[in-house]
Amino acid sequence: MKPPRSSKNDVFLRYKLWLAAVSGEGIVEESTYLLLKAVREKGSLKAAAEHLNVSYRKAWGDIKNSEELLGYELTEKHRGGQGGGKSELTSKAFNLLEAYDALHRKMDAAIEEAYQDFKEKIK
Amino acid sequence: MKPPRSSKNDVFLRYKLWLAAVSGEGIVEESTYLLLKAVREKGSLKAAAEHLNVSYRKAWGDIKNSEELLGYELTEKHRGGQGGGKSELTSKAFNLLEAYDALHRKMDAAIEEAYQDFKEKIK
DNA sequence: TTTCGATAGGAATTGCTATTCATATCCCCT
DNA sequence: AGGGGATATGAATAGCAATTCCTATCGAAA
Repeated sequence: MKPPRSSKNDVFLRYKLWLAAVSGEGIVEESTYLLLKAVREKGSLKAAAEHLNVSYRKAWGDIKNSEELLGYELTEKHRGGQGGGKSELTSKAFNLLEAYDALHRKMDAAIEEAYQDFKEKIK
Repeated sequence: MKPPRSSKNDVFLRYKLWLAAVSGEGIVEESTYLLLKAVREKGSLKAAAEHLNVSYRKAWGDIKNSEELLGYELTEKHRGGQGGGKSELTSKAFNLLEAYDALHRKMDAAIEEAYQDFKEKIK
């Protein structure tokens, strides 16, 4: 076997968290959470998509998909006007992000807690 | 907007956990953990792959990839012989699965804990 | 009232990932 | 000694998801 392409020491635990239906179908993917955060910061879907380095087409489709599955809007869309348009989060989207962040912190803590033991066990 | 294709009530939090390098490159993907568990149960990579409904080619490649990145073997491979051959987990792979399962349980607990609050906030 | 830039969304294309295909090797058991 | 079934691996193909391309629409500001 060839020498390892990575050192045992710089190993990390990563995860993705998403909201799903019983069927397993993703309702709000992790990438969509990130997108919503970027919209909150940037004020437009276009800027958010660019920030995350994904195509506008995909970003737009992802949010639309989540909205349809949830049954409510995550963004208030404005076409035309100053700057050409903008997108803002709805209060429900704010709630979603708040809940997501809270859970995210808990999971980060669980990983933090397990990390040393994990590294020990796999080396 | 059309009526939602899913009820707010049957919504679940799902996640994937994996071991990664600084670069973000996956070292042991979640699917590989599952594969290793299946090998442990089934005694062969072929049976494990079939059990998980993935091609033998991919299963084989995934394990090889993880082994190369880790720098050690996760399976003891045996060609020929009774039954044509078999694969068994190495003790390091057992450790890996043990560590993975422990962390997995912690993350499940974090989700369990946050679940009601989450559902409340997103409805 | 014309312009500018973002939202909206269909259609074609690209690009990656997994499957499929093909072939070789190994070795216990009969 | 030979058969059978799993491991091993390259090469081609299929399947899918994201990007690219295009064309419309909207409305504040100049």
